[in-house]
Amino acid sequence: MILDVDFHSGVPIYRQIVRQVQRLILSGILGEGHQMESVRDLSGRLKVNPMTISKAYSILESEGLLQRRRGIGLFVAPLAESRKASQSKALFDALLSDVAAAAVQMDVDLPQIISGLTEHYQKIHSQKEK
Amino acid sequence: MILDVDFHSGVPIYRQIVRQVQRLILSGILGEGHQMESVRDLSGRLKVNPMTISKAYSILESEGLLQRRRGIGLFVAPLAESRKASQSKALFDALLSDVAAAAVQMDVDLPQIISGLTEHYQKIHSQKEK
Amino acid sequence: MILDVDFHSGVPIYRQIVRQVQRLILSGILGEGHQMESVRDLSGRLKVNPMTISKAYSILESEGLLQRRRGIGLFVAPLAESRKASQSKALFDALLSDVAAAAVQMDVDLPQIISGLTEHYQKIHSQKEK
Amino acid sequence: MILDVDFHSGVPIYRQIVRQVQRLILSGILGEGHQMESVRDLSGRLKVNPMTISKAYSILESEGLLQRRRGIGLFVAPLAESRKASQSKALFDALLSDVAAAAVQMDVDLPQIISGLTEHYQKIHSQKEK
DNA sequence: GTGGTCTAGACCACG
DNA sequence: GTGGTCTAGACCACA
Repeated sequence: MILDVDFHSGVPIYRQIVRQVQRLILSGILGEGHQMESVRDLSGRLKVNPMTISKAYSILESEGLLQRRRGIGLFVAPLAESRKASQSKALFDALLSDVAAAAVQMDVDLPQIISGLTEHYQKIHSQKEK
Repeated sequence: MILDVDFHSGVPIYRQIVRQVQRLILSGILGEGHQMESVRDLSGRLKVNPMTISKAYSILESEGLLQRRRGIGLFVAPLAESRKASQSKALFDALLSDVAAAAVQMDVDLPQIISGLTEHYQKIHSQKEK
Repeated sequence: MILDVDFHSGVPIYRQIVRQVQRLILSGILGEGHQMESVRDLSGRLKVNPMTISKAYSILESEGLLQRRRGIGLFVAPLAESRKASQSKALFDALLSDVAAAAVQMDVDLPQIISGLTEHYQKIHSQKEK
Repeated sequence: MILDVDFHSGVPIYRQIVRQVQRLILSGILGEGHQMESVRDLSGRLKVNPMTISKAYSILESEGLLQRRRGIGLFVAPLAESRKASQSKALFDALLSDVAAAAVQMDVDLPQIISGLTEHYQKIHSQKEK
């Protein structure tokens, strides 16, 4: 599982993890029943305090995205397709709304946004292919 | 000066103000020499503590975007156009990069992003007109 | 860590702290990775409000001299030796320049300055030994 | 009368003026009975608010260094040589003490200070000659 | 009028 | 445990 953690971004680490796992689940990349990496393994791999991972997992569990099976581990919970789609859309929509607000406030017009966005998208997309 | 402050976003108020004023200055909407709203007025208008405004202004001053004229007030500092443009671009680019990364991670394709973005943009833009 | 705070000097307390910590770091007395005294401890020791300490630390952080490790504390940031030396020299040079300017304006000659300075230096130096 | 005002030093303008006039009087460069430049002239010359000059002059008057002759202007007050010398020394001593404290805190040794100081002194002294 | 500083104390976020 | 944020309000410095 690919997780990028930026220690210097100012965004709390546990929240970076929550957000990324949300995306991975809602987009179907992590499917129902997928077993999550253990707290200990993930914390070791990301060089992060185990409590931080644990907190992120707890939040995801309380959101119903993960399920704990005692003594075994954490698994991606079953999720109605409709709910998945709507949550996914809501999550992404919030981001788009932010960008739109910033653009209007900075007087950037729509073609400029689209052009810049396309550039970034293709760059990141091509990196992912590798 | 239009400033949107969301008390429940989790983002510190002073930081919301800093970010928005940065945008307004870097995009040229607030030009060199423009006198900023006084700490007292703005704090009254936004219903926040004067110190919160003061903190935001202090940060903007230490970034070189604002200049103090003692006993008179705070003003938008002169800023080389080139620097303004590059900072402005960098600020907005970071946002676009975020969206692109999220989109790739959630498997949203480019046409979808553009469509959603256009919708938000037009909505916010039309609100601004009013 | 020895910090002298003068409540009646007219110089803001947070600025006195900033200046002294700058000196301690730039002169290498506080080395890279050194953990700073906690806000609460220092505020208790100096008998000032925690926010005053926090403000000083924030400034030092924004100057890149300190680094935050969230939930753990503040630490002296790594700093290129060359940069350290040049900043250190600049800081002290400004002071010497002030004295020289005052001396010229008051018509004090060089031997007098050196004699007075030596006296003060030895007095303070010997106090430090104790 | 040569007065240097630095608008960006953070030191209050009126205090810069007070300090410099103190030095000029205590060092005898402005002798007893010398008529001070009028508030209006000085404020125009230094591009400073007249109230700022007025405040500086009031402080100097309350210190006994200046005397107001109603309807005529402000003049340098008569001053016992002994008092002049002691005040002058005290003023300069405070500066030297500051430098010494900084030097000890930054671990700069005495020969280094003297060498740096001599350099500055000669530079400023030679500029004055011109 | 302007902004700056400081206090006392509450509450939150992070690890 | 750590630092960050915010409040309410006092007082100061500056022009």
